[in-house]
Amino acid sequence: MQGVIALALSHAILATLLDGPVSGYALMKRFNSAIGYFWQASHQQIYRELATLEHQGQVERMPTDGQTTTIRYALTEAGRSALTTWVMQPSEPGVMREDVLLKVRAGQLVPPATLLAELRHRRDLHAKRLLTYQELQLRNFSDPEHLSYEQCLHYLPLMRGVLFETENVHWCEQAIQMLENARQLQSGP
Amino acid sequence: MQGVIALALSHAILATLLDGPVSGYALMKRFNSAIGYFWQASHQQIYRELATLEHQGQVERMPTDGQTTTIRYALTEAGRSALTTWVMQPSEPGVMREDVLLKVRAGQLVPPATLLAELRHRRDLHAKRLLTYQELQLRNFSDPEHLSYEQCLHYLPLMRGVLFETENVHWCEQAIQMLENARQLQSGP
DNA sequence: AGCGGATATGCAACAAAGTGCATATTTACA
DNA sequence: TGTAAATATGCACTTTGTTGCATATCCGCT
Repeated sequence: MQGVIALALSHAILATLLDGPVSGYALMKRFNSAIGYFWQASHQQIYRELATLEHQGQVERMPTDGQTTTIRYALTEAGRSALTTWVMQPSEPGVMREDVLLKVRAGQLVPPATLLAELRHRRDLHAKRLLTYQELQLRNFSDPEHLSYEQCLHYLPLMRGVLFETENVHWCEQAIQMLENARQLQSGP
Repeated sequence: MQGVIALALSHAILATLLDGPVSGYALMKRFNSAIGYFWQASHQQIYRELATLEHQGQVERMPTDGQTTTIRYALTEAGRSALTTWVMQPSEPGVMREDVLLKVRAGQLVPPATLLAELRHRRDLHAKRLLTYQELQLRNFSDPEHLSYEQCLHYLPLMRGVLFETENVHWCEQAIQMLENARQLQSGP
């Protein structure tokens, strides 16, 4: 959005490393499950980015245990300060880029049944994601009324994910109903 | 997300051309205002994409009026059918990629006041966007209870935008309150 | 001992998206 | 009549993301 400091995957990686050293693989797992509600990346991207970050001195390899071949990366002071700089920087919100909205907008091109099938498919998918996030929420934050400041920092992004998927399900249901309704009124009597 | 047919900007352009021929500049304007709630693109991206689409025979230049230098593009049959194919194709939802969520997660690095300032800034921004969308909604759909099928196709994506920004405002407010609360409890006695 | 699946890492090529720079015309208005 | 803002178009470069490929280890099961 703005020209100064953008990037993002690198920041997502650095931020995740705040919780302690991890391997590229573990990072990938987290990105595609735990924090997948606001960031995703393939393992290839992550390994490439880790290599770049290491080259820039923002992360470093931990001494291996001798046992495994797993490479664990840790934040360096430079990485920590780069991340801090980025967090301080005010920034603009991005856009949602949901192709289903585009499909609905171009929906005149396909039979209503096709569009409705897609919407039902989406609804189920979002419902499934919602369930996953809600389980995470329950498991990790059993008492959301009494969280410390630091706990809030972890709770709030997850909460955003829950809200987002709740909305998605809700919108899909509304869309299905409106379209079915309008179709019946037009084709009907 | 999936390997078959992805792309997206091209489809957003083709879909917009369904409403009639437009210039690249007008397309840019629409992307960054009217339908900005689900897609955005810079003029450079749009001109490049239009050139590609023209090369592929999916759009064509309209005869100029002789008066202006403005180039207006129209959908061709090939473009229409390419778009149809894409709309038919089932697809997976993407991820939200909100950097403010990342910033909150890494919020331990900055003073609470900084984080709270950013959240208030975001709240105001989202409130402003919300207002824009709501005005669009009022102006274009005065009676949302009685829309034709085709009108629904335009109404529903806008409605998604309204819901999204409503959520954003709501989440920001909750976040501000939770963080302020937790901070007071911890710093106080 | 062999097999399959999860863990773990990485390169190379390519496609898509974003940023910076450059420029010409038109329109309103002071 | 100058000038500033909006309209209008585009190239070149850089960064990000995707896809296909290649490999090696570890763990549990049979």
